[in-house]
Amino acid sequence: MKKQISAKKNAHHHGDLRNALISAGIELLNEAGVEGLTLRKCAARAGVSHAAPAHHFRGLKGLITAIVTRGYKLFGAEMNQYIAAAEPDPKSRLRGCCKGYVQFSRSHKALASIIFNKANCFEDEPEWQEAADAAYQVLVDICAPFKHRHDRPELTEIAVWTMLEGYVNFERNGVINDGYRHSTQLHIDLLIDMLCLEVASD
Amino acid sequence: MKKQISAKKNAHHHGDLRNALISAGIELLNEAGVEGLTLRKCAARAGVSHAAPAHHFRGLKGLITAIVTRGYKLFGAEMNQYIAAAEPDPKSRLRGCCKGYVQFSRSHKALASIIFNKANCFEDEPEWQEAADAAYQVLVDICAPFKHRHDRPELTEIAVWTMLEGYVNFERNGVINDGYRHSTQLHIDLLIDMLCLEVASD
DNA sequence: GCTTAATGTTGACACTGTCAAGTGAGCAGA
DNA sequence: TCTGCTCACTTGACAGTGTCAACATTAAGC
Repeated sequence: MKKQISAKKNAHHHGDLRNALISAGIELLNEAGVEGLTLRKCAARAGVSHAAPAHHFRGLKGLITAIVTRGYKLFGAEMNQYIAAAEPDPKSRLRGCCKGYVQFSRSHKALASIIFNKANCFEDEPEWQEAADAAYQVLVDICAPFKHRHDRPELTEIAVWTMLEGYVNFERNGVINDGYRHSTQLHIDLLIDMLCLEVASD
Repeated sequence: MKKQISAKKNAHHHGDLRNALISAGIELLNEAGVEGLTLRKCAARAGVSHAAPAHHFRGLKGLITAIVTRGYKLFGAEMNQYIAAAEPDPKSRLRGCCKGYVQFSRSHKALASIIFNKANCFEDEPEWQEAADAAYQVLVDICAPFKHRHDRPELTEIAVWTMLEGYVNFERNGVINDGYRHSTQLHIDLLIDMLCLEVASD
């Protein structure tokens, strides 16, 4: 009765359960939003029992940390892709970066909504820290060529970052392009342009 | 055995359970964050059984809708208070409004984190819609006196609103004033100033 | 005073994350 | 080859959660 298990190939060793669980989690996020992300559902989708994930992650928070880590990599990749497709001048590259940021938020709604919430993650995971830093560095680099009348150069990064974050938040929650009354064809470019950034002459 | 209930005054009728549940919910949010907000805990704190809230709200989502509704009123009041305390010129009033926005986010962390998420609420609740509109109107009015080199005047509101939302989001998640490296004494004023708003001459 | 609706209670259900204990597969060493 | 051991996974349990149906009590309308 129990010996039939030997017929099945990998009854006990999945092979790459960790990655399978992360992928299952991202699928669930895409399909059912944050509410649909559950340890047990991830396990079921990966074809293992409900307690199997505990051997690979520190509970649900650990799984989310891993999901967000992969999310940061997708996020950085999306921005870099749009930057690469842009004209080589600094302003076009900045526009491309913003486009990638917004595009990522649109195509990964639920993932984008949890990615910046530190409280969801174990901050002591080095891989998470690394991925977050890498994604942020994309923005730092893209803002580096610009100056502003302010004397504090880092304000440019923060202003752009802040505007992007607010923009995608409102878009996700239907405030912009849905509930907002004037907003026919509102693009993030217009908002970024309001910062009056100028390329620093070297 | 059962007749002892008559000794107690209001065994079955709380009197104002609906408001008591909302207050309990806000307390829980302040004490334990979003994770700590639970229908059963609210009921327990209000001194009723776990299923009592169902007679006043459409489930947890309904309770959150009511909490957010009260949150919007606090939010608008906080902005108006700072506006009233500011100098009467448009720029000072705008700075006051932003200060109120940030201050609300700081003193009601968890509440502020859910207030703009439409998905948490029943959008068909008229009281919710009304409170949200009123809070938004504060910002519209405060931005009205300004012009910008852009031809679309509503962009000013969106830019300010967007920046504020991104700013408090990052602050809440520890990106600004905690994780961010350069940010000694970063104020929202500096970011708003980058928008180069000017008072329209009438 | 009777009826009826409003308001709370009780108990159950499915679902969640987490823990403890058990089981099987593969591997290291003799 | 056999023995023991560790890792990966399963099973079963537990306390919480939201929600529902059935019931009890109070308040209100007539």
